[in-house]
Amino acid sequence: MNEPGSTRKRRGSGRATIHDVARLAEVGSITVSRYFTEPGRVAATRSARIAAAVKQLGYVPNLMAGSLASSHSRIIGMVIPNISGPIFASTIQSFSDTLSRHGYQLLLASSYFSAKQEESAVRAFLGWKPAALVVTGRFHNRATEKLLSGAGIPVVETWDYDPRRKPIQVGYSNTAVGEQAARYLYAKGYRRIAFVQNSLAGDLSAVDRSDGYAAVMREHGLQPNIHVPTAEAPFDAGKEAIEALALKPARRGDQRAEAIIFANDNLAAGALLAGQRAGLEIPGQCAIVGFGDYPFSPLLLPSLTTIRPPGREIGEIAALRILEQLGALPASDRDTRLNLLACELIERESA
Amino acid sequence: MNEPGSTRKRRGSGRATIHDVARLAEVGSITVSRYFTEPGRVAATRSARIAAAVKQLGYVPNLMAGSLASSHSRIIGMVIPNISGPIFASTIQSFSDTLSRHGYQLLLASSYFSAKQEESAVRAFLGWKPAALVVTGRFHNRATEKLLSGAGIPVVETWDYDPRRKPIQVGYSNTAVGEQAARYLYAKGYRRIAFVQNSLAGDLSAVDRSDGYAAVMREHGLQPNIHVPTAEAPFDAGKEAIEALALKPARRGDQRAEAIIFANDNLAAGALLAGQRAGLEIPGQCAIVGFGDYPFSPLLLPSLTTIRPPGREIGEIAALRILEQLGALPASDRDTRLNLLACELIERESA
DNA sequence: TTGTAAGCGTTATCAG
DNA sequence: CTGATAACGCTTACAA
Repeated sequence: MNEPGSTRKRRGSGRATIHDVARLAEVGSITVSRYFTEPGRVAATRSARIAAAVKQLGYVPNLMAGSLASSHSRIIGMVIPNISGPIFASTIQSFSDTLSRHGYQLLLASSYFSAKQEESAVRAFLGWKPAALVVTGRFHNRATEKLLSGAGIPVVETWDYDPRRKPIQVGYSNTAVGEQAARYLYAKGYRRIAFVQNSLAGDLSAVDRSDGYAAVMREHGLQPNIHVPTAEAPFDAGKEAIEALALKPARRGDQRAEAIIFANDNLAAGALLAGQRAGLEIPGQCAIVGFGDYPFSPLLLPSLTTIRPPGREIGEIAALRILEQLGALPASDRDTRLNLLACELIERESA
Repeated sequence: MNEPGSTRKRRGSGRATIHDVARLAEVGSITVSRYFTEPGRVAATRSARIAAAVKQLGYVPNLMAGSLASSHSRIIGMVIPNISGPIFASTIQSFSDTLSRHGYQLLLASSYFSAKQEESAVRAFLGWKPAALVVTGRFHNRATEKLLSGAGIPVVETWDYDPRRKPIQVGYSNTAVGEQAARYLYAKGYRRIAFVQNSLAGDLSAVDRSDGYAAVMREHGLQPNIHVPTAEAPFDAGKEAIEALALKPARRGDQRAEAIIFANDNLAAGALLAGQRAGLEIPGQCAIVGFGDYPFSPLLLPSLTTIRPPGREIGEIAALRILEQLGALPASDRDTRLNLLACELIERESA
């Protein structure tokens, strides 16, 4: 007998399928499929009947079944070091928004700057047969590299741009950022300029920035001075650094730094507060430059001079590049911005 | 002849399937399936052969096909007002981390406090047949309510807790937060206490907070004074509010506020800076309480007294509740915390 | 423009 | 413990 709605099948979710809609609308199942994918190719009379049936049944197309049949999913995976930090949130936001505007969904996971966690996130994503994958930075372990290159889908690396690499990259050059900060301070007349690393070892982008800084120093015949704090909490690390560099240089012969570039604004903020508490005049006795332009940076006293990475743009452009690769972008929406973006130095009071 | 690897099929992604693995390992396909889902039920000899074949072929199980067949996906959708604000990021982070620890993936979308966008996000998620759905707040439009209740999957509402509602909720009471702030100031001796709303109309949780504030005021025979700023940018709105309430009360008869509760720390920070610039003594002439405990709040001068919502806990507990509902949580991992969480008042310098 | 048949890659079912 | 078979809900390929 198998009357719709009266028989109970053994498997399945129990929800309306394309066949239920077809039966109710008295059309073939494939016509219902076309109604969703190529509405223009379904006659108006049938469209109306289908629409009514869809509404009556509360039918929602099963995208998993669709993806399986067509081997095209509209899911895009993104691995980001962390979601809750001040840095990457705007990238996730703009990436997700741009995707959903085009009917794609974001699958998200975080790596905490760990190559191992990145690998397992990528591995987990791959099972969902995503249409594309986005990772952060250009440093991955071999297993991840292999997974990414073997996946046969577009892969975009964000937040880092190295002209020597082949994958699509959307980001900026951290080396250039380090240079930018150093040149800025040099032009202001500072000579004893130090750089404070992130105590978080996995943050290799900060190492690139210190490389850029060191290159500029040597270019001017100056000695680079890179300090690696031991404290884990960023505010504490910043405090430790400014004490070592500007308040009480430890080793004999060391001269106090006139200016310090910090790997990020958290470190810089910790240093700023500690410096003030110790009576250090900023920028008079020691200028400070951060990186990140975190929300609090303009609110500090003195407000923090820092370099602002284009987080929102990265997310948006990465999404557009992927959509282009997937052929999902109408020609009118094409975006002509470059993938190599610039960071803006925000001049405030601290340097 | 159809030899594996030599023939080109007409459909499919071209990647290794469970059948390829089965053929290479000389076992039935279903045994390969069991190897992944119930490893204990596959004999050791075969397990070894399967493992080798999996490795050789670089086989990754297609989770879409698996979900379709079993009608169980390991995807969980979350709709959050915004990703990049300081508020929700830690919830997303802890939610995602807890899920992935248990083999589930996070599908994310943002609503920007718009009921319409929330609806379309939920609708889009539903097509992926998620195992569960998380939404923010208890305010949804009728269509969303219908989608959620008709989905037949666990739904958790976060960031809000109203004992009168049936769905699982993990959050705190915004009314209680408003009361908490008002009582704190009252206990400190303040009487002319004002409340500044969020200029963002969709943020109904802020309205709950002002309700709580108003209740406490009336309880003490005091007149509530709720100010709704017109400026859109939060810092500007805060500035506008403190000018109206504490610097130059506009209407005749108005007395200056001795203390102001702000709907969030952004508003409070804007007010703090504007007040200082105008020579207002804080908290001497006007005390300020915020909400959110944003990262910059301890760094302001004076540092901001505020109420800290349990963002990280919300995400973690919501994930655990879902996993419990799905039967995916070993009894040992059961979590006994309540779903109604408390907010902590962080006493700093501004009040 | 519409329909039929045959998959997509996996798991539920049931029989060994 | 293992396997054959038939779904899962949809789309491709091809025919009408």
